Amino acid sequence: MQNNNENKVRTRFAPSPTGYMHVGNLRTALYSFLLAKKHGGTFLIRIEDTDQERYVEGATEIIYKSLSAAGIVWDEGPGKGGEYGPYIQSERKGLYKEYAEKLVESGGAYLCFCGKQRLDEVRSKQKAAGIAPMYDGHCRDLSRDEISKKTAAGVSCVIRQKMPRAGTSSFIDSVFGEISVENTALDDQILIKTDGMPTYNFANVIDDHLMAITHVVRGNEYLAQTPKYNLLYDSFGWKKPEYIHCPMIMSSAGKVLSKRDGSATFEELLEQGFLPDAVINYIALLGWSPKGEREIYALDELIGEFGVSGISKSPAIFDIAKLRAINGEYIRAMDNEQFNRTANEYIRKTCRREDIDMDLLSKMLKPRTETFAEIPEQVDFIDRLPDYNIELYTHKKMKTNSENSLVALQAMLPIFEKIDDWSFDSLHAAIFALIEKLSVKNGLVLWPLRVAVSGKQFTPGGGPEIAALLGRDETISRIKTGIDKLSK
RNA sequence: GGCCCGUUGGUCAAGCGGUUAAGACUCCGCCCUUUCACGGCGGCAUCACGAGUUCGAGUCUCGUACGGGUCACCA
Repeated sequence: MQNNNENKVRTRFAPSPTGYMHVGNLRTALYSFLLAKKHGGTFLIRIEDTDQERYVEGATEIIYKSLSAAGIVWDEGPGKGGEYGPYIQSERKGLYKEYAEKLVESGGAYLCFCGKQRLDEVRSKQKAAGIAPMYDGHCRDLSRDEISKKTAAGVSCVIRQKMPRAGTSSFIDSVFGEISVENTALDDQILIKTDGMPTYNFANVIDDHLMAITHVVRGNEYLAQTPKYNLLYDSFGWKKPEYIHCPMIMSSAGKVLSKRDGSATFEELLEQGFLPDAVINYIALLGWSPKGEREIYALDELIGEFGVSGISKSPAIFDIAKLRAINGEYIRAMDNEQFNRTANEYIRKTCRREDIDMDLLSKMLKPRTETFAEIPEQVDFIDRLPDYNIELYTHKKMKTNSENSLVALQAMLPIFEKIDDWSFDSLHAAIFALIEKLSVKNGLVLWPLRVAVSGKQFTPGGGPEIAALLGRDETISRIKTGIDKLSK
């Protein structure tokens, strides 16, 4: 009989709770998720919190919230359960030491009693000599007697991995190809710390194995470390996972994108008015490219398209301009009701008038919005006419200036005063009738109108729309203000 | 510094030995139009450098330069 579990793809996202969701991490989570789902496999979350000094309040919640907002659902993980739990490393504490001890017995690791002071000395000597700082193997070959003596004396110790002293280790990464390193370059890294907690390097391997992870998706910074992990797998006689290392995401300065860059975290991006789906869509494309020319993909479409072969090797620069463009596409694709609902919240930040036709305003705003955050500025002229300069009336292309603008405003004032049905349609009709009567170019009337009613050069929609939005009294009052300003 | 990795326009990128070297964003021009935007059309701009392999190299090999990563009782 065939065991289906044997071939089932299992991936994980293993963040440490830092207190924010970096876009690089989000992308790693995304790729990991996509890979699992692409193959009908399982995606799980494991929290790597072995460093007790770095505990951040509420940090795990941020991870869950971000992932959920992004639409990335995990099949197993904290709070969700699964047969491979617990999924928080601090809750698995006891388990790692056992494995480390097994390794000590089999000769793959050893107890080290060196104190911080000695280690520092060794390191600085090595540095001074210009060689790579590494553990010097002081405790590597202690006799049983020496070990029991120290243990009896209560000298605290760590467990270190015993690296081979010759040969090379290599493996095939699914993105980067063959990677090999000299074993002599491998440090006898610490597996279990003095406090009994495992280091990341150890816990990560143990858990990946215990949780039956088949594909490890992670950042490129682990590429050169992977041979060390593989040596661990070998010492235990475990099957190694497939490795998929992703290129890093850089800031525009060409440095690795860090929290200091602003908009480097998912939360910040959402605060700036970006849609979660658009962010996911954009970061999916940062370092991976689909087969065709399409670039707008919903998450479930991404699952279908995703493939490890499309992941690139070179680092990518995070380009907020491109994100904005994609976000704009998502906004334009929203249905009106949904757009209105979200837009209202932002409109209300600077426009509090209750008698505004919100549907009309939303309709005007939708094709002009790249991020919701820019809406408040677009509608800030509605509540109160800005104190504008009459130079705005001069527009080269429209062939307007202060003089002919004054004439236009004076001509439209009585017409507006006579309009009973104050709607866009009748306003539009009235204005175009005037244009025809004066037999001038459209802009000669429309431009002064826009400036008079908005006090701005760029507005969402033209004069008639704005007039309809503002209502009769406000519009007429603003036209009079314009006439005053121009008459001086 | 040792080791590992990378390098196609300003940015994301396609490309798998023979292409006029796709496409998208940005920028510019034109059209549409009531400004801006949307939409449409068009344009600027790229194989880091040097050798080698080959009839032929962005594609393969080596070197150089530049960039990044990594060398913790952090993850």
